[in-house]
Amino acid sequence: MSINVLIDVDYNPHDRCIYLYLLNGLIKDRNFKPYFYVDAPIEDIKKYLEKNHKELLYHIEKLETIERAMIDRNLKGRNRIIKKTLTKVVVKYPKDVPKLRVLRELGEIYEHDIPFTKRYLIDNDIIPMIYYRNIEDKEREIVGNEIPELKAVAFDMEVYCEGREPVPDRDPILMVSFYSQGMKKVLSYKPFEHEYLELVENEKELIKRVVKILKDYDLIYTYNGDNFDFPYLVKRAKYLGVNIPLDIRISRGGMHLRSYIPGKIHIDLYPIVRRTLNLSKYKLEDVCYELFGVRKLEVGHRNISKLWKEEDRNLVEYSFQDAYYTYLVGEYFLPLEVMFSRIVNQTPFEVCRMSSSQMVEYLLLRYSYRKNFLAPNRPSEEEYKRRLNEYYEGGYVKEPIRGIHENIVSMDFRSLYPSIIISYNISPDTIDCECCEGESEKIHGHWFCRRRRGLIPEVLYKLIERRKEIKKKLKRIDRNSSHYSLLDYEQRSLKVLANSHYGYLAYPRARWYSKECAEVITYLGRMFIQKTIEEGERYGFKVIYADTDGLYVTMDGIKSKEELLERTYEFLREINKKLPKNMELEFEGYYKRGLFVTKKKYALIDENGKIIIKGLELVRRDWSNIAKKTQREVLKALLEKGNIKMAKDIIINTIEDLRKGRINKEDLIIYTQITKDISQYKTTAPHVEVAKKILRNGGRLKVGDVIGYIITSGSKPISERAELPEDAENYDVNYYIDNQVLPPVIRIMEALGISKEELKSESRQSTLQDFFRI
DNA sequence: GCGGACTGCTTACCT
DNA sequence: ACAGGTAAGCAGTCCGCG
Repeated sequence: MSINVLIDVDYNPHDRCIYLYLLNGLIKDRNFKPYFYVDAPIEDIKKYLEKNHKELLYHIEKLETIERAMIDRNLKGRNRIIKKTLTKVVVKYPKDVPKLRVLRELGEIYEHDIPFTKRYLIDNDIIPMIYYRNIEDKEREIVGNEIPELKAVAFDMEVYCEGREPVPDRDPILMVSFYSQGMKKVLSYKPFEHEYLELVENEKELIKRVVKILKDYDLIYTYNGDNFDFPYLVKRAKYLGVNIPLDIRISRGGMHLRSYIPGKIHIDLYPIVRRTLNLSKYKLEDVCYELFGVRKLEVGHRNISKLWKEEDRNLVEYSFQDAYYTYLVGEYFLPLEVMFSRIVNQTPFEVCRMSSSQMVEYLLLRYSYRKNFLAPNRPSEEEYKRRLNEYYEGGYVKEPIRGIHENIVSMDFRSLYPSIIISYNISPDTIDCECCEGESEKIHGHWFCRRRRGLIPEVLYKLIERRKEIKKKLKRIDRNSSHYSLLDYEQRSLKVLANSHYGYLAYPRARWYSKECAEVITYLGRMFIQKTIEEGERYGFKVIYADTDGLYVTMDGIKSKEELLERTYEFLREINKKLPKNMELEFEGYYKRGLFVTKKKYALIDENGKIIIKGLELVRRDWSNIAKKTQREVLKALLEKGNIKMAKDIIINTIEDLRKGRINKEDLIIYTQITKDISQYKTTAPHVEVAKKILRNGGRLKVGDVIGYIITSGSKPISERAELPEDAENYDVNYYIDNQVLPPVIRIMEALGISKEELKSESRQSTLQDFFRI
């Protein structure tokens, strides 16, 4: 009995076949060949190639006439499913597909841009990252849902750099650290005093040793290894003339690099962290603090060379910690990525580098293949630009009743958009179908097929049903068991994927793009939330606020929390009776008090004193810490104690501290992301000016980097006074008082009906009770 | 020439 | 490099005033 796991798929160019890398072993599949479709008869293709591209004939394995279902749109905009006859062009090698795209001269070509290994996983029934019995058989059988026990290692490199960006043909690799279960190691060719240090002779030996260690592992975690560690290692090895006995493939994927090692899973945590966490900065230190609350040893790139020269053991410790924490972050994210890999049916290496829209697309490609549908082509650049200019209306947001409210209940629609898609069968292949015209109800100018379930509703239904099953199971089992956490990861990944489908439909680069579908979905969403608000008001609720799929309500004259909840549940029963199947309005939470400032900006406190904050400055990274801290404390005073005097005192004390210079530099930094190439900016803005300064001084800067700066004193525009924290020798007291600390707290106080002027005369002792007579 | 009102660009949040 | 809705800051321009 053999139990095994598929961890990677690669096309081996020497062997000219698919390699299925298993946890233990390798399967070669010589039978699967690359292919695509052409809308032209076999004979025409043959004639055309004979005449124009004789050399390409050799690359063709075979030509086959096949039928695929596709959507046919007539001049009146009605759609129907037709059986399209196409030629399947099967070629010898993956590289032949791009060459044979010349056949588009004869007719539309389809599915010509699906990478071969991905194609393999779409067409074949084998799931990565799951234990199989008899994996090599067609009758392979899944055994358990555990995360495969892979030999995992984290690695990190330190490189010499003198202020500027390190260059491979100048700056050497100094040390390389590893962490794995049972291995703590820092390689270097300088003798540091440290227990984990392994001394090697020189840099060449260091590189050889690194590769030798990496070869032993299935799973490699890095932090920015795609763009830095691996490319640098490879370039440096080349420069030094070291032969690396490991196939490290660096390729370009859009703006970024990818570092792939066949048969291994390289997980670069940096892109995952960027996608998943919302932080001010994304250094490993910041991630550690966010995830584990641990303050990791920080050195700063500019000091590495100094510590190296001084043979400071702290460099070894720092380097080791990089590997160690990379490993921990890796363990943290692995299960979720494994679940994505299984659901999307692509390798973990690929899935880790996919955006949610790409995952949706591969999921759809698989279903469409199974149903014998032809996948729509990706849009041309012109089509993409046309789509970019298409606008439509989104969710409904109700203007909140500003101020403090007590006894608040929130309710929301469980997965509003997915449930609308399923309930109304909204899909590019069901919209405005010929077969149901006049029969199927017209919604916002469109109707949807009643005879056949659409691709997207079908995929969503499967995802949601699977998630329901899991949630049912979760209720029955012990929260602390490993089984529980596995299922929890699975249901989380299912939720992410289900929620990405609506956005995908409106994404201009999507194959299954349909602005019309997206438009109907939001239309129905607006209808449901507005109807719910109306019904709620009719029922006796005061609707404080609503946004897209949820609402906050109170009820005047209510005596207790229990009474409110009772009324809420009764309301929910009534509403849910009227809603379509698959749709449900749910109780979300009870809050003893809440402060609503504007649309998208409010704060709530529950019975346990837990404070929830949405949209306010204090949850935004582009406000200084001092401004955020002050707002948080003011809010706390108001929500917990209802004490306005206390709030005023906090503000006055902060201003005093700012005037007296009693503020940490850290607390003055404002973080702003660079979202495009510096030359693309049309206006002068503080973060852009600082970015220009960094570039002028030979610094490295990428799109997506977050810049921190402090506003220094002077009378010129703010942009000209923004300095990097390390360069800032003073700060503009008045700017921090008038433009940072005060506006956020004033907005809160004004929501309570306290004017700026009143705030300034802080003498009167007062509480919220005075204002609202609670 | 001055200062407030307004606009466009930009960011980061909410759902 | 999934969507639209939203608040808000900064820089620059407009506009009325006199």
